[in-house]
Parts: sequence; C-alpha cells; structure tokens
Amino acid sequence: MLEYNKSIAPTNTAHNQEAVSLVESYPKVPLTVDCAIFGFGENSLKVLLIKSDLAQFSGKYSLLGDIVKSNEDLDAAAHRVLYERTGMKDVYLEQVQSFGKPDRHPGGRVVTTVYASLLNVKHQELSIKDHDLNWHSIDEMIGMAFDHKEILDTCLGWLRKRIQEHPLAFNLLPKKFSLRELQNVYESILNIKMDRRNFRKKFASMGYLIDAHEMETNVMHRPGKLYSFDFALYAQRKQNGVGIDF
Amino acid sequence: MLEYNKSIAPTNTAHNQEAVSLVESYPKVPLTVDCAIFGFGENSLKVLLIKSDLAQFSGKYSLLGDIVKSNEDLDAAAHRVLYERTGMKDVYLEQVQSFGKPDRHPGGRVVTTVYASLLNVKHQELSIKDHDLNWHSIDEMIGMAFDHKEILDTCLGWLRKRIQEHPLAFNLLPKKFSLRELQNVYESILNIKMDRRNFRKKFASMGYLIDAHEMETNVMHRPGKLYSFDFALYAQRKQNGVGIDF
DNA sequence: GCAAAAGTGTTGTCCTTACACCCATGC
DNA sequence: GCATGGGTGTAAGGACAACACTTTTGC
Repeated sequence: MLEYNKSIAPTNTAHNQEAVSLVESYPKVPLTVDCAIFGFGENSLKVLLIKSDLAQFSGKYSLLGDIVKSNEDLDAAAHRVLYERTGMKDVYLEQVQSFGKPDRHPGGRVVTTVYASLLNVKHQELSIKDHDLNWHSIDEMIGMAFDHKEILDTCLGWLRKRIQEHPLAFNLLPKKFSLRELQNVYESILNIKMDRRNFRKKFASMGYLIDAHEMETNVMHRPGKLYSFDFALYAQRKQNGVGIDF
Repeated sequence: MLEYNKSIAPTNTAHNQEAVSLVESYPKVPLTVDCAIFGFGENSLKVLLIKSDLAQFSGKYSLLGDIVKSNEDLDAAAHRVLYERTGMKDVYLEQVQSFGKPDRHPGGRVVTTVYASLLNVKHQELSIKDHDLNWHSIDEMIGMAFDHKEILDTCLGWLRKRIQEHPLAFNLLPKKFSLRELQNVYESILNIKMDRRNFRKKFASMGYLIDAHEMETNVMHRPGKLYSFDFALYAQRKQNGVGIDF
C-alpha cells in the first residue's frame, strides 16, 4: 500500500507535451501548509503557536505555516516549516486534512494542507523564538487568526482518535518515562481520569514496555520505574498483521 | 467543533490590502480534486473509473477528477465533479487525503485533494457515460493512470477503517435492504467471512434497524425481511454523546 | 510521621466468538 | 423433494471496570 509509482516522472515526448499543455491550462491557487505542533509538559497538552504577521489579526495567534514551494512535496513543506520554526528534524508528522474555503484567508483564496506533529517539549528548548513562538496550553482558549481555531479543533479530534489506536504518546515523552507520565499524557489529551491499576495492567499486557532499570529522580515522593517503548517490536507485530488494538 | 468563523470575510481596509498583497506574493499551484466513488453491486465492491484523457495513459483508468476553480471550496469542487460525471447530487462525500508529490502528474506539478464517495449502484443507472465511465470490481487490478493506484489503495484503507466505525454501509445499499445484503457489504469491503448469527445479533442489539415489514422478492430461496437504517436515531445518539461503537 | 504517589489482584459484567438445527421459498 | 439461504440461542473466553491496602521516598 502507498507504494509510489516511479514510472510517471516527466519525459520529453509528444505525450508529455500534451500533458504539460493540459496542466498549463489549469487555474492555479496559492497553497500553504500549517502544522499543529503538539507537545506535553507540566502535566498538560500544549500546542506551539506564533503571533500572526497580519495587522488584521494583531494579538491573535496562528499555527506554524508557510507557503508550499512550487516544486515541493506537501510532506516536505511541512517538515521544512517545522525545521525553520523550531530547528527540529526527523519529527513525527502526519497529514490531517486540507482546508479550502474560498474566504478562509482575508487576502484571498488560499488552500492549506494541515499536518499534526508531536514533540517532546523537553527536547525543544533550543527552539527559535521568532514571532513570539511559544507553547500554549490547549485548555486556555486564546484568540486565533484565520480559521485556525477550527483547524486546531480538527487536529485535536484527530489526536484524540489517533492516540487510542497508535502509540503516539511516546512521541510526546522522553525516551525513558514513568507510567504516571504516560497516563498523564492520555488523561490530558482525552480529558478523562483513568484507573491507575487498569492502565498499568493494560500496558503491561501489551508487552511493548521495556524496563529501563532506572528510577525517577528529583520527585517529592516514591520514585517510579522508568520504561521505554519497544518501537521495534511494535513495527514487527504490525508487519506480521498480528491483531493489535492500536 | 468545525464551526466556521465568519468574521474573516474580506473587507476593504488597509488591513485587507496588506493581506491581499501577501497572498499575491505566494507561489500558485494547479489544484484538482479526485473522487474515489465506491459502489456495491452483484455482491462485490466496485469503484467508478473513466478512461484517461491523456495519450500517455492510453488504455489506463483514472479516478473521476477535475480542477478546482479559483474561487471554489474543495468540498464543492468534489460535489461538482460527482454531479458532472454521474448526474447525482446530495451524495455522501468525505475528504480522505491530499497528494502533492511534485512529479505525480506528467504534465507538471499538480496537487490533488482526494474525496471518497459512496453510492448505491442501483440508483446510478442514469449516469452519464462519457469517457467510458464504468464500475470496476475492486479485486480485478487494472492499469491505472497517474498515481491513482496509490490513491485508490489509500481510499480503500480509509473505507475499511471507516465502515467499522460509521454507518457508511447504508450509503451503498438501497433504502430497504436485507441483512444478507448488509453482511455482504461488510464481507466484501473487509475481505473476510463473518458469522451470520453473530452479525445479526450485533445489528439487532444496536437498535438502528427499522423493520420495513416487507420481504425480499425475486430471490431463489426463502425471502428475507427488509430493514432500513434509523439515521435519525443515529444522529440523535451521536449528538447526545452516548457511547457508540461506530 | 506525614504527604504523595508507587505498586499490586480479584471479581463481576459485558462483549465476542464458536457452533447446529429447523424453516420458508422457488424450482 | 431438494437446494438455498432465513431465522434463532447458548455456552465459554477475553477484555474492561470497579475497587483498597501496603510501600517507598522527600521533607
């Protein structure tokens, strides 16, 4: 699935001239990517936002976005935005949806393809601070530019669904984490309370947690054991089609 | 969620001029929509395809697509394609994903936003027959133009997942259907066999099936009862947030 | 010693699965 | 009367939810 067909790369033939002429006749629209960059810290889910460029949206916040270059893959554009804004490479990124209402941008028709990205906040302290780039707690509703509130709501819905079916939580945590931290991620994102014993049993029975043989430090209470997630085992089981729940 | 913010409609102010100038500086790309139109008939899942326009893809098939007009909403464009190709309005349509590899179209850079659509084949007999428009069984792999094989695979994955969580099957069936027809839809799409008794129990317990007090006709065996799906009840329960499985 | 969270098992309920027999209809 | 699918119930197993007490550490 999703195998890329390399046989369609342009060649200089009569056929190709026909195709080129066709495409040249197409209307063109400005295309952007926006990234909803989620992170987790201080026991709550956060999203990275910048202050809007436009005077019209003065004081309002927007998602991290940029134009798609004329010969750039959409995924590549999203990774580039992330790199330019935060300095991070090799970050988990997934396409969520495209938004194309004709009046969603006050400057005219702009279609945007939205990606969601999950970061470990701790690893991001080096980030570039242009445009008042900052983490904002999801709960505090702040004024947002364009249709970015709608987009963020869509991404949050996406995240809530995905985290129950895929091991996304581990992209929001350090490599080694305690079970309490893991549960906090789920509770914050889903906005529910979960039973600690059942939560631990569930993850223990899945068999993806590797005991790091380390303990928490600098906590004001009994320290918990640290674990890491067995991404290799997960990939292997997924490949084998063995029934997995997430 | 997904509430549309009407406050951003263009106005003729200095602010707006700033935004307009900004958007005018953006690179522009050709944008299309493609529809993977699924239907169900003769006990198998089908997809509507046309013969490709391009000589380069002579004999190959492609999804139903068209350009997005410069001031057209993406959803509206998809509905328009559907209407122009099949004559149908008010059809179930959902955005699946956007594809933007720079070389996916031999004529140059074209980004496409893909929608999946589910039709009742029986209702489509009036359809326009341009470009050799025809239903093709999903199983028979046929040569496809562009990256439409990849796109179709993505849509099929989407459909398999969605049909287990949402009542999409009823968009592929007549208003009144037998439980066997319903089960056939699930079995064809998921490519599995299901136990008839458990299947019936499951749907009976959900409470969404309305007894039409009619029987099948023209079948070579004992006729089954016909049911319709209680869309109103489904919408109501969904609204109330009562825990539902699909 | 007190506050705060770690760690741990059992029980009941519900959902899912597996499975077999008689019935109604067309031919 | 035979072929084809319609229609039905039960029992076992697995997953999930509810629930309380002891332990370890920092202060």
